[in-house]
Amino acid sequence: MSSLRAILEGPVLEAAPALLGRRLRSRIGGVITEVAISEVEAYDGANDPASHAFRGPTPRNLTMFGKPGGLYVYRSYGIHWCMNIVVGEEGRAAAVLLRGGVPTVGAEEMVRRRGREDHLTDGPGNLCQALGVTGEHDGEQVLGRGVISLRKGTTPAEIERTARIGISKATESQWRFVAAVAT
DNA sequence: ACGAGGATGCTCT
DNA sequence: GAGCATCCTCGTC
Repeated sequence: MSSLRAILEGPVLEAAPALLGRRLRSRIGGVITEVAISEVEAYDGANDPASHAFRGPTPRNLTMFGKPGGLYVYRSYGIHWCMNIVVGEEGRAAAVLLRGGVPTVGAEEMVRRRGREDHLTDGPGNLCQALGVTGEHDGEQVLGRGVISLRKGTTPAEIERTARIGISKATESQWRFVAAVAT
């Protein structure tokens, strides 16, 4: 079993499925919430027309060009926040979009933040809201014990691979990975 | 269960 | 000015 750091330093198509089952924890305002990651997508920088980094660095996507383990948070449709974990060598701008999880710690707080009791952490926007992740966390480092931290978990038995959701370019690439994960 | 449509504001052309 | 890596509500089946 590779270390989290080794996974994040490797190829994005290997890192994405390897993140399934691992935990993502936030500690915001002293409150801890955590999920087991169940749904991700790979984006491969300049090699991927669907990536925000396809046309090179801009103020928005700058975090993607940094070190692996960086948290790239962007605003989606003017309303929601979505987060990625930067993967691969610095400057490549590959990243894994976190699209869903299963609550493991702090479900009550997630209910409060979401304003409802169901669909707490399914979908990238909902996941960020449940964990309290916003644009101010863009650039945080998830390797280590910061505000947002990636942790070990249980490797899922089976992983489903499909096309990515909600994109109009590179729709043929099967770069979405989904699994039933243990809590 | 599933699909259509609107909200909403930033980013880049 | 167009186009979003989305989500919710309400309609229909």
